[in-house]
Amino acid sequence: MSHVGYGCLMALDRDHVLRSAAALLTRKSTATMDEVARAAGISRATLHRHFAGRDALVRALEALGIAECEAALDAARLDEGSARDAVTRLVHEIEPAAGLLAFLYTENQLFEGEEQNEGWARLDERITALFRRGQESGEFRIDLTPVWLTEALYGLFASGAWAVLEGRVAGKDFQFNIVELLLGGALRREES
Amino acid sequence: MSHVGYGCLMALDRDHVLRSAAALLTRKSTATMDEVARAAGISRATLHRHFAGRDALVRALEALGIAECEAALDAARLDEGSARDAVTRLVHEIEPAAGLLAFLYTENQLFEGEEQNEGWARLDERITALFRRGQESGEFRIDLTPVWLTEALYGLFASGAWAVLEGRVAGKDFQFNIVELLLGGALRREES
DNA sequence: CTTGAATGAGACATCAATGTCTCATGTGGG
DNA sequence: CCCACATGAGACATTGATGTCTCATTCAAG
Repeated sequence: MSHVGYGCLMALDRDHVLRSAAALLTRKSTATMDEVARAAGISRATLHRHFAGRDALVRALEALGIAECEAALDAARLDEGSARDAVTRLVHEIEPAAGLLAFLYTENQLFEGEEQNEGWARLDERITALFRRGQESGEFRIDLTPVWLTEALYGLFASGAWAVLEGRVAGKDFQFNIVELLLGGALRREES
Repeated sequence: MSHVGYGCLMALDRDHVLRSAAALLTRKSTATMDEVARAAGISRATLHRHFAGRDALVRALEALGIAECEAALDAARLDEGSARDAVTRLVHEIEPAAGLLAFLYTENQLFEGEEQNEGWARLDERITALFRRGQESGEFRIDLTPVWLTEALYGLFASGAWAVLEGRVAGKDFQFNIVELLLGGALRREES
């Protein structure tokens, strides 16, 4: 009775499949189930044994993306230290998931139905709270709303991930580029 | 013989169809040809008389987006005055096309084949040159590459357009939000 | 009125992706 | 060795979108 239900390898495989699918769909969001299976090194039949269908796969990717984001927010300790440093830690922690985030960000199919994962709202709330904290502490300007700053951060994640993917910018500059642009902007500082 | 080939109304209709399709596909990028036709107030048969197929429609949208962007760049007179003001004019001029741009930005199908419209390279070059000019004039910081600033601007266009579409930010703040974040960043200025 | 063009509605075949099924294979544990 | 299970390969039907066709209708110009 050591093999009740799913064996111990399936859990590992499932995660591997999920990450392969994330990597592939980030580059080609219209990839076939067959292509996803090949990218993971398994057959289409096995892929269907893990995920009932394409919809289930996308939902699982959504859950993975949300989970990784929440883990990143936890690791970044958003309510410690200056808001500026917290944003820096946030971008650093979330970088490994940026590609997956960019894919999910463009799957507007996920947000049009009645059934949308409440995880996004939780993430939005936490990030928005960080920007609000920065405004209240006097670090951030108050003429840009926390909601917009959050949306802008998502957009910069997506463009940053794609720019790295296409080789337009170096991967090692990902965090620096996003943090510096989001916080400091393109203008030269007059102060030293 | 006044009606040789296509009548005079088809040109107007074609443009109207194109803009309806842009508006719809911005919200739902997987919309059916039938949905696109309904959104334009015409039948699927007529839609096919304008555009041979979905691929042709997307290509036409791509051409429209590029044309509108180039017109916006012309109108913004990127090489006049300060680079900062030029960026402001650029965002202002490109705002009406932001939704279409956001849609095309996520159609990675357009960029994976050998045949990619060279219009994008022209646009990239002109915007990149603007940021480079700002750096050389001392207005912009030099530790963020012009290429990244261009990519970031695209990302901010997309997130700005979607945020307005979903009602998360007010449409009247579109230009202000993007320009202020891109140029000034989220940090409060010490100077002044 | 007459005519030609554009259109809308719908029928139809096609095609690609999907979902489901069976069966042979291999593999690891008992 | 034997067996249970996961897998790969492939066949098959289904589904939804697509592309093409016909035909009746409308509409405007002559």
